[in-house]
Formats: sequence, structure tokens, C-alpha cells
Amino acid sequence: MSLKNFFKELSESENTNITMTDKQICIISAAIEIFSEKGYSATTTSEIAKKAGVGEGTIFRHYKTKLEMLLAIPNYLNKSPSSKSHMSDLTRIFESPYEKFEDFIKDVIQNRKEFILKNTPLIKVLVQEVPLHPELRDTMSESVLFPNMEKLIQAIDRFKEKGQIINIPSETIVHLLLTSMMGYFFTIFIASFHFNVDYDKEPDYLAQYILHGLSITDNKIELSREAAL
Amino acid sequence: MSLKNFFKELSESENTNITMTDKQICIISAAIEIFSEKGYSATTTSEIAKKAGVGEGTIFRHYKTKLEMLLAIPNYLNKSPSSKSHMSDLTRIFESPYEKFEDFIKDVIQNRKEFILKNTPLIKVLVQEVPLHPELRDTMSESVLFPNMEKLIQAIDRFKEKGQIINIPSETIVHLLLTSMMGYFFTIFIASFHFNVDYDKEPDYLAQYILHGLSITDNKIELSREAAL
DNA sequence: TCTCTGAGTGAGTGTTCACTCACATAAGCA
DNA sequence: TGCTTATGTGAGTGAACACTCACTCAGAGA
Repeated sequence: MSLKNFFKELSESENTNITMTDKQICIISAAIEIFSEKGYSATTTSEIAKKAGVGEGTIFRHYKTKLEMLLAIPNYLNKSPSSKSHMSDLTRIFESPYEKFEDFIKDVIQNRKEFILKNTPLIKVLVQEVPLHPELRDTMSESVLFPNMEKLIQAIDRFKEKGQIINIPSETIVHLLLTSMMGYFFTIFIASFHFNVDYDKEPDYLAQYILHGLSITDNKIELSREAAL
Repeated sequence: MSLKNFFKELSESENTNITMTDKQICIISAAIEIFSEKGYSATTTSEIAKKAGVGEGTIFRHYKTKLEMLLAIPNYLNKSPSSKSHMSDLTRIFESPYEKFEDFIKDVIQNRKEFILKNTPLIKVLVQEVPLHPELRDTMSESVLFPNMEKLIQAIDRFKEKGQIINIPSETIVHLLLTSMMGYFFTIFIASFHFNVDYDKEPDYLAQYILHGLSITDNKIELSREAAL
């Protein structure tokens, strides 16, 4: 079971001061699994205990309340070794002096795609619960989507200066990037919409699409009337 | 209160056979309001009754169970006059022989944007609950995002034949469009991410972005290695 | 006027919930 | 070995839940 491995890795890592007993690993991975299937609110603690193979009291020995379990998830995500390595890779991408925007955006997408695939159930819970628990919102944008936002904006500014991407506000570009990736992620992983498409190729079409979307082309497009006022 | 007006309009419309008493209107609009704030599962029927200003028993006179209230929402959305008019407008857009893809995509976005703004709380509930209640999924893609999908694909095929948009599978293009719009909608309306951007201009940037993203440009982009296999 | 019907009601009901607690066992240490 | 602390447990608990039901009442029809 990969979720258990995730927490085993997390517990055994030397860089984090998180130590967990076997039971505790069972509890949190069972919780995440059921949360992602039924939602936080509809999940009962007895159900978690049963799936984890522990007594119900054991849950409350480690987490004072059920809510505390949910709010602990971002913390685990942030401290996991795989997350940390993806994050530092991403920072390196943001800081590197890429020649072409194309290479930059492909590396960013590849990085986020790998990260999301490695932590799907965890992230699914976060995405699902973020509208109902605003406390989770900051973690979402800071650690799942674009950690190190300022560096990203600086990178985008550099590409704008080079004349490689369209001259609209950098915050807007970040929003469009985030929008595309969120939407892509939401439709496939969260809402499970089914499209008759090749899901292996799809992320590369996405890259191509974003790349086109922000590149400067010959056919200039006027903004519609209402945007002008 | 606009939600109450929505249902009053719905009830008084001649084309729908939906008749609702004042109390019933209060109940369903209170329910949708609380569902959108706290989520379906965390909302109690007594809370709905209190907000609607009715006795708790009255709720169960109109809806056998709490779940029935949730599942009734798509039905109301589909039968509302404003929804019907937006939907027939959209079908007309799909069928019209647009010269330029640019005009086409702008009209599509404008149509969906107006529809979403007119029905925000209702749609918010649907988006929020769709991962947990697969029954809602079909309604989402059929009535909220892209009703009349086949006609949309035919329209896209026409633009591809004219050489106005890139030659990737039409289903993929639909997915990218849906992805952009879903993501855009999710970040702003559902998850309430805050960006330091001009939200009036934002939809037009989105249009521009999508337009660019699908247009054929001089700088051809190679798909990355892994997509090729 | 009387009767019938359907909307409206809120105290009541059985169940389930998150959480507690007294106790059991294991682990660490002198 | 004995003492202390950490971990594990499941029966138990009060609160809260979705839902019921016996009842009221207003309005329509005769």
C-alpha cells in the first residue's frame, strides 16, 4: 500500500523530526484513504479505526480531535522527503537562467505532474476540503501548486523582458498557469470526468497549449470591448 | 435575496411544471446557501429549517430525505428559464458558421461566464459535491460546462478543417477548454484563492490565452520525448 | 355550516456520532 | 526487580443527528 510507504518514509527520514509508530502510520493513511473517498465530514472515526486495524481510542491518543487529523495532512505533505526534493527542484527551475520559455514551462509542468502523481490521495483530500476549510487554502497554493511564488513571478518577468511571452500582468500569468493546472488536475483526478482521450499524451498537449497561450504571435488579438473600460 | 428570486422565477414560469409554495422556495434556497458554505454533509436539517424560517417537519413534507434535496438541485438548474435561454444560445453558437475561431471562442466564454455568474451558489454546491456524489457528475458536464458536446466537437472540427486551430484530437481540445474554464472557475469561486489581479479583465485574458493556446503559430513546438512513444 | 384535504408543525425517537476513561500492556531505566 | 512513562483499548457517554407522527389550521367545495 503506497500511502503507508509514504508515511514510513516520512517517519524514517532523518531530516524531519517526525517519528511515528506503526499504528500511527496505519491510522493516518487509513484516514486519508477514506477522506478521499467519502469526504472528511462523512467519514466516521470508528470507520477509520476499523480500516487501520486499531481501537478507536488509539486514534484520539494521537489526534485530539478528528479535525486535527485533517489539518495535520498539509504538515505531513510539506515534510515528506519526496515533496522536499520536488520543491527544491522547482526552486532551482525558477532560479535557472533558461534561454527559452518553452523549456522552462515544460520543466515546471513535469515537476508538478510528478509531484501530484506521487501524492494523489493526499492532494485529493486537500483539494476536496479546501472550499470548506479555509485554513487549508494557503497550504494548497504554497505547497501543492506553486511554492515560492515570488521566484516564479521573477522568472516570468525575465521572460517578459526578453519578449518571449505576452505582456500582461505577471500575477495574471500565474493565475492562468494555476488555472490550467488546477483545472486539469480537478477534472481528471478529483471529479473523474471521463474523456475519450489519450491520458499519456494529455499533459504534453497541456504544455503545448500553455506555451502557445502565453507566446507572442503575429495575429494580435484585441481584448473585447468590456475589458477596455 | 437572489436565490429566492431564482426559485420564484422557476416556479412561476409557464414552460416548467414546477410549482412551489413560498415555504418550499425558502427551504431549497436556504439549503443551497448552507450547502455551499459548509458542504452537504456538515449541514443539518434543523439548521436549514431555522434559516428558512419553517418547522423541521416541513422539510420532510417536500423532500423524503436530505439527500433528495441535494439531488434535486441539478433538476432545478436545468429547468430554470435563464438556464434554458443560455443553453439555447450556446447551441446556436455551436451551430453558427463563424468565420473566425476568435469570435467563436469569445462568444462561448461570454455565454458560460454569464450563466455561471447567474447561478453561482447552485453551481458551487454541484462542483463541491461532485467528487462525492458521482450521480451529479453527468449533470455537471452536460448542463454546466458544455451542454451539447457533440455539436461543440463538430464546430471544432470545422475550425480544424479551415486550418485555424492546431490539429490535435477534438476531444482533447474540449478537455483543454473545459480544463481552463473549470480551473478558472474553481480557483476564484470555489476555493476563493486570492490573486492580486483585476478580476474584470481576467476573463478576457482567459479568452486571449485559450485563443492563443489553440491557434496555429509559426514557432512549431515539438512534443516532449515521452509523448512520442 | 360541515367536511375534507394538504401544508405546516415541533416534540419525540432510535441511532450514530466524536470523544472519554479506567484499565491493560509494553518499554525504558534504575 | 520495581517504578515510571508511553501506547493501546473498547465499553461507555452525552450530544446531535435525520427522520416520524399526531396534531393544528387554513382554504375549498357543497
